[in-house]
Amino acid sequence: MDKIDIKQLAKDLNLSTSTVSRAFRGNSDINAKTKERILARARELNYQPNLYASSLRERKSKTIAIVVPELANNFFSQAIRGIEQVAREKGYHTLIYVTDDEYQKEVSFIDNMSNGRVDGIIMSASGESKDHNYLNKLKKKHMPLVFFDRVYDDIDVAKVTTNDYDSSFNATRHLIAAGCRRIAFLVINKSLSIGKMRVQGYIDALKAEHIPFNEDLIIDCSNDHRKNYNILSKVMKTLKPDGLFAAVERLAIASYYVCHDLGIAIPRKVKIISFSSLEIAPLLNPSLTTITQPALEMGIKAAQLLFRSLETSAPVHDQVVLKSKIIPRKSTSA
Amino acid sequence: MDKIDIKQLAKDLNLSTSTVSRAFRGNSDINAKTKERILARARELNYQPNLYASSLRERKSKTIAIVVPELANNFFSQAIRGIEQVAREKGYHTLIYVTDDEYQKEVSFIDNMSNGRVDGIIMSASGESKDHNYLNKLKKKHMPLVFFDRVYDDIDVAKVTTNDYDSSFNATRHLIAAGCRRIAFLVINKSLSIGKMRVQGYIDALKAEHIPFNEDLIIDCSNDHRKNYNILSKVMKTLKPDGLFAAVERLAIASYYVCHDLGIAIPRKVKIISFSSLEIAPLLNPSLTTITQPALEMGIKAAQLLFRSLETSAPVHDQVVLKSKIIPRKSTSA
DNA sequence: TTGTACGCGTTATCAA
DNA sequence: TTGATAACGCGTACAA
Repeated sequence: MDKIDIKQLAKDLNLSTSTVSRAFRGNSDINAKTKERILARARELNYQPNLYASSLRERKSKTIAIVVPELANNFFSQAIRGIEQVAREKGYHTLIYVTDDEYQKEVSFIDNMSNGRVDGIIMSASGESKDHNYLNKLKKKHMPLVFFDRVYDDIDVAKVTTNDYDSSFNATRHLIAAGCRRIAFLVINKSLSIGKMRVQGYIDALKAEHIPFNEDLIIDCSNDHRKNYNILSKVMKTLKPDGLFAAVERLAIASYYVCHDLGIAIPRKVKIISFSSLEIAPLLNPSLTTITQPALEMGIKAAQLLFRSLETSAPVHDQVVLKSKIIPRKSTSA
Repeated sequence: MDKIDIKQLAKDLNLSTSTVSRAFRGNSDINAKTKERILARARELNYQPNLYASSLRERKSKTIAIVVPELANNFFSQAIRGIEQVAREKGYHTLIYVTDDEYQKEVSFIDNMSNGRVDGIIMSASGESKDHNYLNKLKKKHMPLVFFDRVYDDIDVAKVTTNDYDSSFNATRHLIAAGCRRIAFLVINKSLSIGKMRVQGYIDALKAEHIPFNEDLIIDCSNDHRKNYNILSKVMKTLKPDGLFAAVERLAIASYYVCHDLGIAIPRKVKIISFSSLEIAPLLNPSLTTITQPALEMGIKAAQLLFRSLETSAPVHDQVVLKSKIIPRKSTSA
């Protein structure tokens, strides 16, 4: 009763393996009754076609990869949910890869996918915009790739992003309207596409509001909480900004810790706004004003693009831009 | 330059496929220089052995499944990190499945894994303790399974849990010491093993402290935020507890929302403690007292048990119990 | 140390 | 409608 394969099942039923196989494939002609009989017996014996044999034979895995920088983050977990939803409908499985924001892991994951493990990849980038040769290999192998949120500009594939420039512009004006004049912009990777857009929106909003732009107020942070804590402590003590604009959720969190510890009152002394999908933003002390991205929709859209490529066997190059929403809360109240 | 297989590579090198194959397998005898030559050329041509062919041939996938109820949760994302860490060391890949706390999805995932897709499964259960026949099938197929945190008592496999009873007992005493006399216990699934343990710790602590136990104060909640919000609103208005003990993080979050909206001051009017791995518990308003589980270690331990089973080809039945830690914060200050 | 040949479990093609 | 057979790409006896 151990491992049962198609041959044993066929013998048990006095049928050929081809007939049995047909019972499991939707299309081929097969007598409805024999099909019933086969499937019934298969259930009894707990038979399922071996995935690896099928994939080998059909030259596809019915599996897609999702590559994200981190998991413990509402934005990504919602996006993943959206992707999985679509994949499930299409009968595909999903493989999740977490890079922990390490570029090297991203490279290694992608390299390990070219062996046919997956039929396509949906990714939010982790790295610096450096050497993307590992991604070009994918194209050679006709492995479709779709980016969402964090993209590499120099890679010509389908991308799903949000209107980062506009959001950033509006968020900056929101701070200014709340009375801020000395706004620090906290960013992790200025050079990554998403960082660039967000910085530019900030700079242009300052200009539009006739507030002089000060290069020193663009604060380069890291992915390490400890380092960020130190960087931001110094910023608060020496630069004394009256507004903080976090390009990434974790920088808002770090700012909260610093302000709590230094006894800097939010929003009285400093106002904070952040790109964030944090569900419990309303419960923070004080509640955090966020620019929230439509994470679920982004995931769904990205998956749809990937499947269009998979189904047409043709590359897809759509650039989809969805809209984020600013949700004002106490951290920026005047 | 499209898809390249072992034959083409072999021809290119004037070698046989077996020799090429050997270059990629650790063990077999092969001349060091030819191996070098093969690997070098493989890199050039971007060749990688086809996963499905290998798996079919070797009858294993070098992949394990991780099944969790949810992703947007620090506990699970840390546990996953632990599991992946171990898996990576062993050269295994991980497949993450999210059930959204739906028992049916769990069943369907597991059923879909028996086809050789994975070599083993690490799971935190989603369901009610009902029909576990789908799990018994795994045993028949010699597919090892390890539970962590949320387990089914009636399934005899390796399990990694925390000292839930003790933690619950101590947490209840913590509330009592802070002055609570009317403590509501919020739970999602009383019948699931983990719920039972936590409830019992609560009940026994009341007894030990000579506080009468009131059945009505055990509040059965759901996985739906909206429903929980309504349930808890009613609880706060009618039962007027002075302490809330949340068996699960999301119930603490829901409680916060309710108290904020009803203007019930925490901790003055009601004190709250919760099982939770929330990283930003200190930033909540007020900061949340938590019972925090060693999520990463649990993941690592679970993975180690699974690999022991995989490596020895024998079932493993260890019951590992790790310790949680109570971290007092403002939500329970006297 | 290398090569030959078979089989892993499926499915598609073709013939019956 | 069903059955026989070849092939998917690889790894390993076995022979050389």
